[in-house]
Amino acid sequence: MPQGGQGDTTVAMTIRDVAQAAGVHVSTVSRAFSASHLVKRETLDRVLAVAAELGYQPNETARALTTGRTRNLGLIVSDIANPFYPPLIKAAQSYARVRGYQVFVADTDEDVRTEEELIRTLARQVDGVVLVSPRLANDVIARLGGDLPFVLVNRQVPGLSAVLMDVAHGAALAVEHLAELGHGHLALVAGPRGSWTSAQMRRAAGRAAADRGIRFDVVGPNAPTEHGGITATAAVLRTGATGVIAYNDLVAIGLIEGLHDRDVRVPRDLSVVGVDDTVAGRLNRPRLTTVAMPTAPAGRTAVDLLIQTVETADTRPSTAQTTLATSLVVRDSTATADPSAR
Amino acid sequence: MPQGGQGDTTVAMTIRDVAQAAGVHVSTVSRAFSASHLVKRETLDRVLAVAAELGYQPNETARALTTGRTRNLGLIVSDIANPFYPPLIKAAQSYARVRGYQVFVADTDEDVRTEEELIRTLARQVDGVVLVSPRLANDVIARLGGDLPFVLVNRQVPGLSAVLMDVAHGAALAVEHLAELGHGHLALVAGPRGSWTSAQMRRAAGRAAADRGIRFDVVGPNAPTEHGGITATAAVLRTGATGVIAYNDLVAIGLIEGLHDRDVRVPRDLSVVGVDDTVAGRLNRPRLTTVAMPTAPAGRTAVDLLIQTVETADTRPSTAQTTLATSLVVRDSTATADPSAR
DNA sequence: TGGTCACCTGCAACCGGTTGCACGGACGGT
DNA sequence: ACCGTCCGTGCAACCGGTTGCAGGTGACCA
Repeated sequence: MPQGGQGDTTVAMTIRDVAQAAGVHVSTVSRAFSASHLVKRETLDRVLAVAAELGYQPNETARALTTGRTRNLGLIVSDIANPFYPPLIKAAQSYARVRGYQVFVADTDEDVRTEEELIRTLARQVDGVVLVSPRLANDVIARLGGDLPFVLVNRQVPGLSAVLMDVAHGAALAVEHLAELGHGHLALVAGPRGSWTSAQMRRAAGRAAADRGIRFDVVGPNAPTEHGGITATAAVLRTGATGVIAYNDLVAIGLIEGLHDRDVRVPRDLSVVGVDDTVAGRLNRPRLTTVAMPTAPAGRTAVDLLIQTVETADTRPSTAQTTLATSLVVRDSTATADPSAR
Repeated sequence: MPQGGQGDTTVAMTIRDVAQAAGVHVSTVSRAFSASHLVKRETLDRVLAVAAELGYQPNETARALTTGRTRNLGLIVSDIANPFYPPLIKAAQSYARVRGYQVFVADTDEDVRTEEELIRTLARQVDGVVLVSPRLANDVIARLGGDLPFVLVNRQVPGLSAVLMDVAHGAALAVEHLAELGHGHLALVAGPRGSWTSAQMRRAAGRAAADRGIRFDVVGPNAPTEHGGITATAAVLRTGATGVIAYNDLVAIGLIEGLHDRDVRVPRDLSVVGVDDTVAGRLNRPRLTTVAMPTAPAGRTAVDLLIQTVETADTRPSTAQTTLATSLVVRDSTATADPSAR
């Protein structure tokens, strides 16, 4: 049975097939696809028509070999299943596609060695990499960044581009919110060691508390998971704080669960603020008051920055920094400091 | 300042650099990396040593051009941010990496046209594609599958490999569970049109209910989201059912929210069973009784099957089918049928 | 001593595009 | 009529590997 429809790429067409069919040299076909302004209008139309009829599609691999650009990007996160990431991944991926790039998503499993290995592996097949909240040391990142365009998200390393979310401001908003509710003693449930975000939160929240003469304790470091929140419960209670800011929604949820098991009610006995504004926080009962992080815009912006860096083949890595705004979403996990308590 | 460490790939080494440094022909270096059994032990050691010293890494793109195999896979899902997918993506990605493959993750945004376009785009740069719960029509999938190895997840198309989750059994378990709780009238909140999973559930639950002489209604189709659950609320109440099985956890959660707004309490007034066992269901209050889906194993298995198909270059697409078991996780959203009600 | 064979390695074509360079013709200016 | 320019196209080298084929060497056997 003969192959029916035109455009059916059952057997791959090459540039030479098109050239022959259109009666031009291969270089003309090549130009028609990658530098069409160099081809006379009339020739261009004919070549494209023939190509379409033959179902020709340029071979990306061959193209990548000569140009040295793969039109692939890497996106490295610590844990795909952490609800903070999917919106970012989704936005990054879909925006990249609009710009004609594909993205490899990779997961470090919260492991620093895996992170480095992943970067090295990916380095050979992508034009650039977005690193979200990397845990590697500054100098390691900087060194790897010498070989390949990087854009960091939620991490600052001198000389590298970054997209930052204004967690400092978010943390300050959280403190302000709790202060207005009358809480005179706050605690921060910190994130994992090496987390830039956690360090930012700590500094900003500490300062905001100090400005108001509010006592401020830090508990941690903790794993950035529900379990991390549960295990921090005892230490949180020991501080005596009545208002708590957690590293992220998951930790906040774990903490609330831990508190629940000890018959400490949220928000009646204790107010808890999360960070990230994930689905998890919206679904939790009580619905979580949280600092909303612009994850989707961050994914989009990071890819935008990366493509820009890649396409302007400046040897010097562009070192643009973008900071995206955060905001506070007040829901049901915070309330006025328990008047009957003290 | 001279470049320090050996192994630093500041300037890319090629196979010819290695050949020259090791005093052998390029083909020998090539064999050392891709068919080492063809090279004398002594020569092999020397070549590898020189390569290591020079920091040589084979260029995947060049390799792909001649071999025709990219060692890249595609993974297409309808919505990365749907909590059903991240565990599957994570497992697929990490397993692929173990096998020496990278994976492109792409998101169709629940749109059929995007789905097809995505497959066509990806087709040119991957060795095979995993399609999770595709919404395309059978014949379209079959046709596209002629050009490229496919593995389907939660979808059956004659002649294509698939990894299925036993939702039929899961749905039956849910019915059984509700029946044992004394519910005599059940409703299914169906998923989106074209969903294989939804069709399976409907059939299996309907049969299980019939077997027990239980009345069974279907509401839908609905969007597979929280919002879909909310909008289905009125219709669910209209059926008069006291036990409900929702298409997935998100729909279940939305439904519970919708019921809550109408002062119908779960599980006191109505029992709800979700499907998927996502984080969302675990975090929801009441904690969701749900059918656990083996998402991570499915991701791993699909990739395994796909790689197997790809590496045994059988022209005929292997047509293996694997069905993974599901189970019921009983939590707090189901209870005995309200005795005071009727 | 000659022949067979297995094992290594080199040679060169090839994968499917891209791109610097050269060439021919059309056009405009003097 | 002559020259300089610009435009469009062809030519061929090249990107970095892979692989079929051939030749050389040494071992083993008769």
